[in-house]
Amino acid sequence: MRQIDLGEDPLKLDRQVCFALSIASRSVIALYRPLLEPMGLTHPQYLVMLALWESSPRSVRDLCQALRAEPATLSPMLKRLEAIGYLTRRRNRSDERELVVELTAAGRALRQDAEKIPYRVVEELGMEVAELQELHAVLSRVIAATAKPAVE
Amino acid sequence: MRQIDLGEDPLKLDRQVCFALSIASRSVIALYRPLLEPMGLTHPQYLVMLALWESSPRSVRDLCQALRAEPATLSPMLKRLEAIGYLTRRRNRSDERELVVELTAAGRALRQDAEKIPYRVVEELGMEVAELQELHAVLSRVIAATAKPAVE
DNA sequence: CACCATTATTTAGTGCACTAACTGTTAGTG
DNA sequence: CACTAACAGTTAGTGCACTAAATAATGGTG
Repeated sequence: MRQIDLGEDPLKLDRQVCFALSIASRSVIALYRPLLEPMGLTHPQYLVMLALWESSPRSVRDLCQALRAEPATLSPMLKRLEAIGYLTRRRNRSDERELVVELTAAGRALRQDAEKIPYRVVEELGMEVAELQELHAVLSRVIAATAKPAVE
Repeated sequence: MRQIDLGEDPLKLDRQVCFALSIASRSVIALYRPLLEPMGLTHPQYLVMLALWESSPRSVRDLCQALRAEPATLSPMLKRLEAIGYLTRRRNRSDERELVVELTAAGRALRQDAEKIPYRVVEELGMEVAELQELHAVLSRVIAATAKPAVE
């Protein structure tokens, strides 16, 4: 067991990485909101669309893995996306347990509008792309660390 | 207008900083869950407690600023924390608009239990403290960038 | 082939975040 | 002092995240 030194007052709000993570996540999502609103999408729905633009007929299970989301979260989201006409939901004939999600023409067409979004977000953030890439790398390590099954 | 180069396929899910931010935030909060559960706290409630341990009788408005939260979010949260006996809510006599939130003895006592939490989280993450500090610094820059009132 | 564990998805219930609208209090202005 | 704008919190409604339980289909195994 190595010794961890967190300095004095490890409960100080402003030092909490978890607090900074929450705020940063909410703040960045807030940047997307006005950009996504014209498409009728929320940020989580936008992530679903990104996953579908990469591979279109795919199962809920597959989407859950790609998005690291619970099926219980995706289930109602997919219904909303179906309701606004961006995708279809149907059972897999060869395995009726599986729900196959597929983009509609409208869903595919949306990609054109979406392509400008990353540039606009980076622009509004006003940070260097290199710094964002570094942030992404650190976040990936955090995600990998939390995904670990607590190896001794 | 400087040119932004996001490489090819800027819509690739795995490259999205916003996606990594969401997952990292949720994953880290998930680390706290089993540690907070014995105290009957959720992670957002834990942040409220951190804010109150720093300064105890304080207004909702003040808490909102410290936590970067909406009053509409804090209002029901504070009622829940009052219901489980960690704080009291009362109006300020000299300004009846203001709600004064104050820790109870139980709320103050909880701090002792909470003090081990940061160490356990860092331990479970298995990352260097230095790297976490660097992450905190980058996140702070992101937060500052999003807080900017879009200066020309 | 019946039984049973596994798998894929859905439903229900709690809590948080966001927006907009509402209530009540205070402070300024004519 | 009456009027009104600003301020502090609350309420209502939508959507997401998490847990646990339910439903339905599939794949062994005896």
